[in-house]
Amino acid sequence: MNSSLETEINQLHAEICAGLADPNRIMILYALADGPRNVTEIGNMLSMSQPFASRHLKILRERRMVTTERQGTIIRYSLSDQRLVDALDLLRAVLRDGLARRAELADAISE
Amino acid sequence: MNSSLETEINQLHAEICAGLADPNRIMILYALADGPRNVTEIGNMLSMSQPFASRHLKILRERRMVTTERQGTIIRYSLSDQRLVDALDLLRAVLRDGLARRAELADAISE
DNA sequence: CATTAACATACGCATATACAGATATATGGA
DNA sequence: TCCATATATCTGTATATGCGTATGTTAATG
Repeated sequence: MNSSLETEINQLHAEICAGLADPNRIMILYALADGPRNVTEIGNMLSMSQPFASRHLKILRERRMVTTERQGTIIRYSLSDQRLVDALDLLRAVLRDGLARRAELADAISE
Repeated sequence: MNSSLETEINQLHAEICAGLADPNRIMILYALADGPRNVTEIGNMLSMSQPFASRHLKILRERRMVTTERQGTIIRYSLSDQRLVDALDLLRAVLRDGLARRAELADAISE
């Protein structure tokens, strides 16, 4: 593969990962996994202010991780790809197993 | 689930994602997917200075995404969990399909 | 114990990100 | 046209990140 092209792809790849790299956006993506929501709904569900939710949705939109559809006065946000949540689940499993292993070690010390 | 506990888990989850959110670290993780490597090898493989590679490995180490084993004077770095690369592959597929879809739209305009 | 190879860290700077709070824009209806 | 609702953006500030270069640390070897 062309090296500068590969560099560019790695950059885009990293930008998607950066889209995931915030607890608020993780919560938003999981919320959207249940179905489309508008900004106000997301804010209420997750106890975020409307501008706060909107800013984080903008970041996801810029990376095309969510898509929007206007319906009159509201804008419905949807996950652009279910695999984004699959990837989050995978990483959460990695986290869980890592923590579980550390817990085992901690238990072993106590004995 | 306890809400503050969930908050903490989301924070750790986001930190793992942040570990992925850099092109250099993505390249390092893919390099380690082929097997353990030491810092100098990684630097040479990826045309990075030694301190540069070391700093990025430190970030991965702090998040326990790589593990280390000292063998005399060298330190072998390994992927701590193959699923980290699986998640990267998943996200790369999302990226690829998104770009492909945009390319189709661009072609449609040209016709 | 001096030297060398392999790694890690510190420093200084530029840039990027996150955030709260205030404000602007757009749509539908009275 | 004026208002209300839904959404987006701006502004200022604090913090974090990325990077090159210089310097420290550890461990094997002669």
